Amino acid sequence: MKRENFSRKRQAILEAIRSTTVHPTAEWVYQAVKPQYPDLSLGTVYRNIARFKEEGLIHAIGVVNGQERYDGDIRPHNHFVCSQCGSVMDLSEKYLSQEIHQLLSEKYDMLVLSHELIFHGVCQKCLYQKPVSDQRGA
Amino acid sequence: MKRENFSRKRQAILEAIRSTTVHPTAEWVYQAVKPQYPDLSLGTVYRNIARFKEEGLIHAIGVVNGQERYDGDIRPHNHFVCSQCGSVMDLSEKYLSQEIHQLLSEKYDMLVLSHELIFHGVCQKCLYQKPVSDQRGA
DNA sequence: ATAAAAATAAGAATCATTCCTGCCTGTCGT
DNA sequence: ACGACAGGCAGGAATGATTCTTATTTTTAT
Repeated sequence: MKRENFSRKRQAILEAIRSTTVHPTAEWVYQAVKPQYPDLSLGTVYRNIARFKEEGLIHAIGVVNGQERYDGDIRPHNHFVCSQCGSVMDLSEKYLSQEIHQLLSEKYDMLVLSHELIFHGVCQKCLYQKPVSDQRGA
Repeated sequence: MKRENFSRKRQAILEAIRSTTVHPTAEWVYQAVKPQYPDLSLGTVYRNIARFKEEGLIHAIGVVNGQERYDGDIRPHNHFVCSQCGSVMDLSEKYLSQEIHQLLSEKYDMLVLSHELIFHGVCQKCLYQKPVSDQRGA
């Protein structure tokens, strides 16, 4: 084979992101890979994440509490974000097919390439942790 | 009447956000209100935006190029974000009804309160500004 | 093995946002 | 009108995530 194109650290960073469903922050990835490579630098994490994004190997989900969240699962799916604890959860339900992109592109004469659907609310854990009056009553 | 509850500057900030469809940043609002109130402080803009958000008078759309974007139109609607110039555009199409929140809440035993649907791509302006090979061919 | 190219560590720099402090304004009771 | 008070504000410092810079180390090709 011609070349690896992946340094050890880069590979470890990608695998760390792929190995979890927590939709990690850069800091999380840094802490996750650090034990294996104690001289890892946070800059390296950011730099490689940027590359992975460009190459389409990972997706950026959005900013939660000031920190960008990433997802190693690039299959189309939607997300739920807990407004209380900031956890991000995958939702398997398919609500919109990719065909919409083409339809919108034509209707507005522009180029629609992707979409993201994010639900907000309070996750199961937060809901039961501190019983709140009649939140669910509504 | 008891009290205004709205200082002049606060009112001006809210009106600035409501008066436009550009989905402004805090800085944009600051620049927009400054001419009328030259001693306006950026901190005041941020403080009032935070209050408006809490009170539900405006919505935060998300972070584009590192800056949060706000929307004075709180009626449910979706958005398109140009990956090239960062402009945000309203889409009137209704793809998901609010009923989904209840369905998801029950299915996952959590509290789903809202959702946001954002399309990404290249806006009309950017598309024609610099003719790009066969982007639309796909 | 060696030289060129790519990747990295470390820390400085950037930049949006938040926090802090003292000042100012309008309000209310007297 | 007067004094006391609460809320709102300017200005600047502080914060914190992300990006940039530079010298060094690792990888790759020869």
